[in-house]
Amino acid sequence: MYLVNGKAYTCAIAIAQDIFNDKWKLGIIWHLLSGEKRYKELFEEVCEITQKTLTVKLRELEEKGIIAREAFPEIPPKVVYSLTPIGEKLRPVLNEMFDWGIDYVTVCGAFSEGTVCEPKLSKKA
Amino acid sequence: MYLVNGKAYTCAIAIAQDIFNDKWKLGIIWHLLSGEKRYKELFEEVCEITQKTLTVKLRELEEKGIIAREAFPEIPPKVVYSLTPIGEKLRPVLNEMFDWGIDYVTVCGAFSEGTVCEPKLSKKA
DNA sequence: CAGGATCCATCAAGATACTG
DNA sequence: CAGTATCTTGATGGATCCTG
Repeated sequence: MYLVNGKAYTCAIAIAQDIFNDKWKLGIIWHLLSGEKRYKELFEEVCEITQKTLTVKLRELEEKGIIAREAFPEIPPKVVYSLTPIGEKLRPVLNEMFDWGIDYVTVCGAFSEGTVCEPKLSKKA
Repeated sequence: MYLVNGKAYTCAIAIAQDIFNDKWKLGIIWHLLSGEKRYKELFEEVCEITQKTLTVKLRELEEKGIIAREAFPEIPPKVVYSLTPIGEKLRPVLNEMFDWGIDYVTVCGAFSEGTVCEPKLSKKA
């Protein structure tokens, strides 16, 4: 049995599922894997997300200890988001998921013209 | 650019995210990784799921080519679900996710008494 | 046994406008 | 620049009952 902030789980998969069960968090982390990013950079790189949703998701990830937020007391403001150690440990998960996505397109989809927005990542942990 | 049933993606992660962005699919696949299962077995093993939801999720996974459904013309009925090749390829994703879940509990949670419902899986692909 | 059929509550997320 | 504040909606999933 696993306890994570007051909630009991009988399956480690359910813990990850519970955290990442939404449309955006994995994408945000995927972009942070290539290095820390400012709010605006994330807003531009994570396709189609709205400011409100980005803010909400960043707060949730911070609260769960997966990303860190650093605000610089400047005008104009500057806020930088980065992965915590446990957040960084998602790298192999995302890499496997990326590979599976490619496999899935190969089997059930098609490749087409047009640029992709994959960040360039090192595969090493 | 990736095309998957009429939808365009610029990121392979988004493909996986789009498919598994719900409360149940990954858990169902996790249980199918230990072997094919009947409807009733899944209903009992996937904690807390309702019959309707299980049916809906199985249909969605079948439609996306990730699981296969085989119905035996018997009375009482017998239906067996199993992973397709591309579904089986989710094994490394789920294994990494499982490991991360354990890491996350180690850092941000606690282990406790009580049995877990993890299926016993081989780590090999 | 393996669903199907309804009805319903909730909530994530989009759109839009505003601010320290 | 990095957010807030409202308003609104579509879909997910829960509850319950029914059936080939």
